[in-house]
Amino acid sequence: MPELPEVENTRRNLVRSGFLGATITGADITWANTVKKPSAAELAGGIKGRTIQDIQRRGKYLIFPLSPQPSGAGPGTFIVHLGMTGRLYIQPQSQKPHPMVRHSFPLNDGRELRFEDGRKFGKLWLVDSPDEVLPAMSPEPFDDDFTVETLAESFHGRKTPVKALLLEQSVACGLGNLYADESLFLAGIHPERPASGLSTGELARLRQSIIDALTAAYGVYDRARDQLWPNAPTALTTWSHPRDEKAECPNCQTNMAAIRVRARGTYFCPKCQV
DNA sequence: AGTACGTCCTGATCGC
DNA sequence: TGCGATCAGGACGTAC
Repeated sequence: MPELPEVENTRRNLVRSGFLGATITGADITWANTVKKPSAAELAGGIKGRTIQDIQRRGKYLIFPLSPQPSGAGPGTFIVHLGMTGRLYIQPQSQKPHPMVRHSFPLNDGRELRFEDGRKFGKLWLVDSPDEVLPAMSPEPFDDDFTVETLAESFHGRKTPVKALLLEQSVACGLGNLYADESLFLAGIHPERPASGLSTGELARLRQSIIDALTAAYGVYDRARDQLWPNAPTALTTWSHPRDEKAECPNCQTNMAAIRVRARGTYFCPKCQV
């Protein structure tokens, strides 16, 4: 599932594709429920003729500032959330689309922006400003203002399992199920610990582990991109999610435990994570 | 306010 | 071999 590193990787791949400055010449929306604002028909009409001016990311959201429409509509913002299975990429219009491509946006250079989304959990918006769409989110984990104090404030008085809290974008934006587990593994913290029970020292470790887990993923994606790695993964295998039936903790060789926290698959080392 | 659960989706996998 | 049942989860809505 796309989390912060995957969304950022998508952004960088789009930048590398030379997509900036292209003009969108149409829209083929085959699953209207994906379009959250305005209607699918309004989005299709409103995006036509606009030029992509930039590609930004906030949390797991991809943000495309657009030029004004020649017909008169003012500047707009195209926003995409990849959901669980969403992928966004550029391909030649002549290339046969993957069967799970739900929407395509032809460009004036013979190529096409394609949104592939098997489970249809992705979301699209076309609005004046990102403020209309983006929920309250924590500082970006790589920014200086993602501090222990900020984290402590979010955790204060919350008895909910720390794993569940890490999935809230207002607490640690960009984390999803995989990197939440990975962060807790690196920090040596049990996923079911009540959040408010963590010590300041544990919060400091957790903050650094979040950054470390995301940094490691960035490295893999950057190397894949730089080397044009043909089989670059779309999601990472990590220490905590080895996807191996007989997984052992890489630190102590204890068998990793699989439980469910808030109906989410959760993996951890019962010996190292306390 | 904090907490917990249901909902949307369908490809992949499982069990009989 | 086939086919129905189950699983997976990001973010939001709803209920207590």
